[in-house]
Amino acid sequence: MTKEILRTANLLGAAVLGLHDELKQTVEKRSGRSGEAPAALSALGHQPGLSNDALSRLLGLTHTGTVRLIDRLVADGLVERRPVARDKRGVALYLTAVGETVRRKILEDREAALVPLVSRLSSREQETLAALLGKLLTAVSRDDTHKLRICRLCDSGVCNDCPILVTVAPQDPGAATV
Amino acid sequence: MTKEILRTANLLGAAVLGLHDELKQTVEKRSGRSGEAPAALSALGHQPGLSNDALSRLLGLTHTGTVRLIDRLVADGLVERRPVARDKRGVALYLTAVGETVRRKILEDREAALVPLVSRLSSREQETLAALLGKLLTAVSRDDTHKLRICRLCDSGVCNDCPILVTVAPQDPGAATV
DNA sequence: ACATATATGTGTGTGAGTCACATATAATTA
DNA sequence: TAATTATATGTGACTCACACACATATATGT
Repeated sequence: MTKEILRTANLLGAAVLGLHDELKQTVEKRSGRSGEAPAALSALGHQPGLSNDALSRLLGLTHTGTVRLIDRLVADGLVERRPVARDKRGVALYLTAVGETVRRKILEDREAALVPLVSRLSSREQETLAALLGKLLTAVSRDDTHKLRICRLCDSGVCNDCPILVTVAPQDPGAATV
Repeated sequence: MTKEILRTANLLGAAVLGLHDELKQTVEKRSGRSGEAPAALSALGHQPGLSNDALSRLLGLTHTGTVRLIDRLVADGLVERRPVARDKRGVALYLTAVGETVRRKILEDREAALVPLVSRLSSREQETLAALLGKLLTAVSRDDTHKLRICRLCDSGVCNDCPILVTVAPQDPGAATV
């Protein structure tokens, strides 16, 4: 019995690793950057106007690391820093038009890597898989920030009934000035 | 219908990302190294005597990158380079006693991160999950090297009936001299 | 008004990996 | 057998994506 759990755990780990390899390669290739850059683009499309600080928590980077990451994305012309109305220290991060395009392609590529795998299963199996994944996601997810973190590369247009993100914390809407 | 596939694909991507985050943190913490170092230790435990070149293909690194990786692991006292009998160019890589211990702990920690998640499911669900994961693994895996790559962090003791690794290519046994 | 917390950013360093290149040995072919 | 080519490993110099320690500006609370 326990032996069987170990085997399933191993299969889960292998699937996670194998799939992650593919997805990582896909999104890094499309964004032209590695590390958390693709996730930053995705998250900023998801929640425009995010602060540097909030983004750092979402990506699991240090504050400094996030500043440098945004430096690179700004240099690439994908992200824009805008001042915030109410707090002169604050910076609100937005995708540029190019950044938005790149983000869409990242998500599309990612989807294009995942869909064929799911499509191999019967619709009955797909249903079962979705239910099981929902349970696994519930099991791994912790606080709200962590939930946003897990969903950082999801396509917001599709995830309207996400099993873990019941409420997406609204992020300072209308923060930008210039 | 297609909409439902997209949702499932998104859930799969989120689960992969969320779980990978956890597993990555776990194995890197235990090995004291990031990147492919934990995988290298695991793979060398799996297939002792692996050549530098074969390991590079398995890890998906350049040859040079693998040389540097092994440099670090040798410096840490975890891996040993041994000459090969038949080919004076060759190097056979082996875990030291300490390396073997670290490898075991890496695999145990990884298992300890995965098992609680699987255990939340009923045994019926676990069975279903294992079957679905098997199909996903079959779908993603390509050639033999890629299969070994996907399994690079698996526990060989558990995976005796792995759905993708029907035959593990034997790696030059008895290669070492000194 | 002043101490403290928050938000961003800079200087410097490191780990992990890459590319271009060098060297030694093995295998193949003239 | 000698010359050529392929294989296996390794070095030097570099890049990328971060981290740590610290500096600065603005808000907030007492």
